[in-house]
Amino acid sequence: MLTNKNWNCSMSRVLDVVGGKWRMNILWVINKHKRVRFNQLRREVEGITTISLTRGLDVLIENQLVEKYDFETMPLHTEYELTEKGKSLMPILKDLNQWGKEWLQ
Amino acid sequence: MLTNKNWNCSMSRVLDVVGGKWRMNILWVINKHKRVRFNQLRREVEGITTISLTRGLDVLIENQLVEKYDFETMPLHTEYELTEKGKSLMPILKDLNQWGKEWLQ
DNA sequence: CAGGATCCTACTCGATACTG
DNA sequence: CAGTATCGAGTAGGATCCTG
Repeated sequence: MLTNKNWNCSMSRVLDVVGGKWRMNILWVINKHKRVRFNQLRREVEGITTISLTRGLDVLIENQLVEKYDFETMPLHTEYELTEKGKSLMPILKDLNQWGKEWLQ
Repeated sequence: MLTNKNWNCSMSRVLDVVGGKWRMNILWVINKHKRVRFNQLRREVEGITTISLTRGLDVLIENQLVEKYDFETMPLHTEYELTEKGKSLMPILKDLNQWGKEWLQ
């Protein structure tokens, strides 16, 4: 998405990872549940489609903010959970959210 | 850009305002200088073009994170400065930047 | 000096339909 | 249940040239 090499702060990379339309919200909902399944996630991230959820999860997993657990059962069963890296971002997201409430209508 | 109405947290709106490719960086550099002129800003936000800088500033001014001061002299002279709203976001940006340094290569 | 005007590309996001 | 495949639209961002 962004990728700005010669930059003294690492904000671009942060936005590469969590700057998408849904990604912070996905993290938010996963965190609320600790562990959550795909369709439950889709229901709680309001307005998201399966494909956007899949793509958001892919980026978050690639960057190791989220871990996926597959159960080899039928019907399929998967669960998503925050990694330590993902959890470490939550306080900041909380602050950001709080800032939005205070300063944006 | 985003705009997600039925959402219990206001993160979408936050990203509407500061989620662009350059906007956080622009805030960052303005904050460093307190007050800064257009071309100096362009030099210090590495890689940005005039049009991207203009567009980024427009959004930030619209949302009152940045204030613009025009001097009616020739040659033209403008200065940009953070508002209280803009300043209030800086600690969070700092945290986000710090998080990026710790967790993203 | 501080932008505006134009034109263009690339990528994100979405709708719909289908599958192991 | 948990996705994939395909196609299409909208928009952020960029290149280049021009101006009060």
